[in-house]
Amino acid sequence: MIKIQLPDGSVREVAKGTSPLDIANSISPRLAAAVVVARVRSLQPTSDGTTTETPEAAETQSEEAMYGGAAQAERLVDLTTPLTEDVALELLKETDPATLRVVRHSAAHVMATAILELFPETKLGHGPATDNGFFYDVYRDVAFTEADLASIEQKMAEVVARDEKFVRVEETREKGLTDYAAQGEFMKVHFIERFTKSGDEISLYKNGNFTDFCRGPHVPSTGRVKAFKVMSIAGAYWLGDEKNQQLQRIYGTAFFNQKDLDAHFKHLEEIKARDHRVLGKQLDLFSIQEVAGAGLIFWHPKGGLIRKTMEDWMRAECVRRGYDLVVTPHIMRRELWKISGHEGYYSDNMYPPMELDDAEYRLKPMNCPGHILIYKNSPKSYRDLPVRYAELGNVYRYERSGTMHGLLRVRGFTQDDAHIFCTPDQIEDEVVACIEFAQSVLTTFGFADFKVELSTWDPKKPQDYTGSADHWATAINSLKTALQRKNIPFVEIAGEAAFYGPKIDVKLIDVLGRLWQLSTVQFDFNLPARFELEYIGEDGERHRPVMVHRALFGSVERFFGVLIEHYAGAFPMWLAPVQVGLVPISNEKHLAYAESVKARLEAAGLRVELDGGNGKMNAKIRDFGLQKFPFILVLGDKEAASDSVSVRVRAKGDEGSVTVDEFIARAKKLVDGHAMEL
RNA sequence: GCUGAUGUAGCUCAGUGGUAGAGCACUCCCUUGGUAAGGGAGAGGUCAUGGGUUCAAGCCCCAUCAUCAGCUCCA
Repeated sequence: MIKIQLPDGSVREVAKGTSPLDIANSISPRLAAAVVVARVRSLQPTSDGTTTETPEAAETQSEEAMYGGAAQAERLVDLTTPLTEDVALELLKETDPATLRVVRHSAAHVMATAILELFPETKLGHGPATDNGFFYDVYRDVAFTEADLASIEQKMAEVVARDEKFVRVEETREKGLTDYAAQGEFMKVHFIERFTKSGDEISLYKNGNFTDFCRGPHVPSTGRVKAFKVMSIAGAYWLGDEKNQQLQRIYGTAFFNQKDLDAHFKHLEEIKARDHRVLGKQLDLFSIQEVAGAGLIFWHPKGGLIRKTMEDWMRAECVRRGYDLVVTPHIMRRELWKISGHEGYYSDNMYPPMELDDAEYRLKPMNCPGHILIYKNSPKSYRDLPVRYAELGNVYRYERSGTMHGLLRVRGFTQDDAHIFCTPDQIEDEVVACIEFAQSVLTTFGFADFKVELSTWDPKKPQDYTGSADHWATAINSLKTALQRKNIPFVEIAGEAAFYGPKIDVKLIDVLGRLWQLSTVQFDFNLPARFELEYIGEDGERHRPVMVHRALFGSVERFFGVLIEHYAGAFPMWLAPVQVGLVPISNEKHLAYAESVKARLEAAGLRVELDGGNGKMNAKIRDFGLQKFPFILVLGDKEAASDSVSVRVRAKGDEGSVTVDEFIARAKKLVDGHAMEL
């Protein structure tokens, strides 16, 4: 007999080998019908902490795994799994979020079943659940077409209708290998060889005639995959390495019911409606022009105005926080990039040299060497430190052709870049100040949440980095200490550092819960050495300063793109390029009054647009509304007679009339306070 | 860079080998109105670019450029 502890604390004694489904049935048949999988936690001290890795576990890192999820003592199992020891048992129904990944993983099996029935020559890679659905990587000589996807989806419906049971089978590794080899399933052979070792039993899941090497768990039968959709197809490299064969990755999504699936599509539409590329066009904020080249941004007047507002704020904030503003050239002699190490470590991302007179020049991909030259231009005393140089610097980086994406990934961009030169004992304070500054950027622009990553080097690949192991350890340690001092939780990621030092990346979370990489604080002991930077210490001796690189918007372009999506184009007052739209009810009678109101608002520093066209006021209101102006003021006889304006507030509607002065006071308060709401 | 798709008027899109289309936007005319589309007329296109096939190409073929979905790589 074994003991089963249920979530309410009650304990049942059952025969060894009893399954979670048996227990569910013993509680109530309705529970048994509703339950999807079981979560068990051993109540016995485990002697072996071994876990079996599967392709799924190894190759798709869930958010939870990346950001420190629950302890791994818990695991999900099939309802039919015989229980063999004392466990705490939870029977998870469809309403439990954890079951969504299970049904999606099962949906991937259903899709693989359908694909093999329609296209038996296809070879299978792996098919995990993802945050938004699932995919299956497959190999086939011929590309799948849109029509193929539709027929796969149809066939999946048949597999679901057949309601085939998912059955877990264990067999020897050797049998699995020979069977798969015989079928030419070279990728499955690879996975078994990679994730299991000789002597292991491997687990397979069967439904109908389909068998897949898989750790599970799965829903009880294919009929439980009730709402699904085959979404799209794309290439994916075998084992994620671009030197390898490319596979066809078929994406789908699945839910327990049609309602959730519909909601998912609604969410996708919402994301699309917020797409900064779409809004950038609709609101006439920026463009990218084929004739000028990919990844190069044209800021239109309205986008430019928002940018100016962002930059003005940033510059003022830098000055307030003790930075000096500098400006450095866009092209500099190749020699400089050799000294800095960019020639060696960063060439792939740089535009090739251009020859001028007898020298070669390169476009700058970073601002640091320029700032270093300013530092170096005059001797520095310890009394001068920390020296903080800030610049909104335009940099150009070569990005491969398929990687560009609106404002978020471009070839020319502006970094709100700063370099802090300081003594080793000033580092921590400076890093802490940078983090505080970054937090203030996020809150000012209306982001509530963020995640922090500490990117360190990969000690196995020292050739990718400059500097000694000792230096790296010290640098990583100071960043860690700074984070700990601020009590900021972070995850450490090896191999993600810049070539010259480790970095703290702040990933902000937008209103839809998406993560964006923006702010970065990087530690650097290498460039000071390469440029032989010095300061005279209290002791009269020469010392080497250390350097902190930091960008808070990261890239002005990217930050702007994220802002557009975050606000869905409805900018808060202080950022809105046009803050007030004026609508005269009748041009003949009210245009003069509207023009006088416009003059007064503009004199108060507000950005105003007047629609003096001969359309109807309803149309004018609609046009301004689509432009997402914060306020629309309607001006007619009543207003003209009482020196007032009828106020229509974005997303709220008509709020009635106030005097012009009252409106100006309200508007200015919103602007000055950087208010998010109207 | 790789895989697949796409590129037609300012925007969103229809047009599968035989004289380039619609809606919105734009210009003009009528209308002068009370909180999200008043009516009419007009103008606007080397069908991404360059080759090719064909009596004939927006449409078929090849190349290039750009965009999109991913992969890979990154702020």
